[in-house]
Amino acid sequence: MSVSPQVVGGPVRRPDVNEKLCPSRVVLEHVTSRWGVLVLAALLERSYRFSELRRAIGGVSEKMLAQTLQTLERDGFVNRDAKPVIPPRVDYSLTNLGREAGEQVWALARWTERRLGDVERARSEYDEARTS
Amino acid sequence: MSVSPQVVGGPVRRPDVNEKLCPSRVVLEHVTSRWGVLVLAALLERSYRFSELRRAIGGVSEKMLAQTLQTLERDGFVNRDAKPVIPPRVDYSLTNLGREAGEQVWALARWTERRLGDVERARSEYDEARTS
DNA sequence: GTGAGCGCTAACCATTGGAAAGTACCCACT
DNA sequence: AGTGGGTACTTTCCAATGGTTAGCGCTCAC
Repeated sequence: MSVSPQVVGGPVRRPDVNEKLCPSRVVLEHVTSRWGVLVLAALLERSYRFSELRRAIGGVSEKMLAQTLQTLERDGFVNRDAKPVIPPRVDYSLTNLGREAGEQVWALARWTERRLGDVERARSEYDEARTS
Repeated sequence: MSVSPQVVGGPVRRPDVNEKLCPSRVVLEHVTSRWGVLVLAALLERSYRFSELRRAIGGVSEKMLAQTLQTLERDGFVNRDAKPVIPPRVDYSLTNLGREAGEQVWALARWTERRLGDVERARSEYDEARTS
């Protein structure tokens, strides 16, 4: 017999990223991590093989890509499908959960690209205000 | 006389966060940075003073909060309003640009809190699959 | 047979981030 | 009169994080 959540055990407050020790904070850090954002956004469009993804995302090292993918897989965002062939072939894709995250970071990435001009203008103003 | 953008100068491709050297990537890193996300999300709800914000966001050091706010101010996301009184009083709020970013990271933070249970379940499965 | 590609892992070092203390000023309390 | 606390930071130092490089075991193309 299973019981409904939070009937057993101590008081489990609802997650709050503003609390220092809340586990939701580390999940948020995984999806907003430097490479996590780009991996989720890329996989939203289609699935990729490891080194294909590495070429798609400029500047990732193999170590960081592997690490990022492992973290995202463990969190249930990414599916890893390793075909036992030679040479090895490993396909990465998003789970349903990962797709929800991917949609949001994808939107954020596109927004950033669109607004880059505004940011650069703001920076010029800021810098000029203190060099004079 | 001013000319329209990209008429003068070399070929300026449209921003792409997947390119190693694209400036949009560093902007994305600023908004998705560990403390940047939490600051933008907090300021979306209301404006805050420095140490009030520090208390609201559990675990930020003063150094990192100051640094994050300076970066976000320079990028044009945050307004800094320092009243010349003693003791010092500095209010931080979002610009229009910052509000657009804030809305997205706020949604991401709330989504993460809601989905925490799913992530924890995925992790248990993942971990169990390799300890056995 | 030599070089490239595959998907990683391990070792090493540079950069980043956090903890703690310093700063300069004022107010409230004892 | 002195002690402690609050304001908004900056500086210093050390630990943790991230990046670079090399290695591995295997296969195919040239």
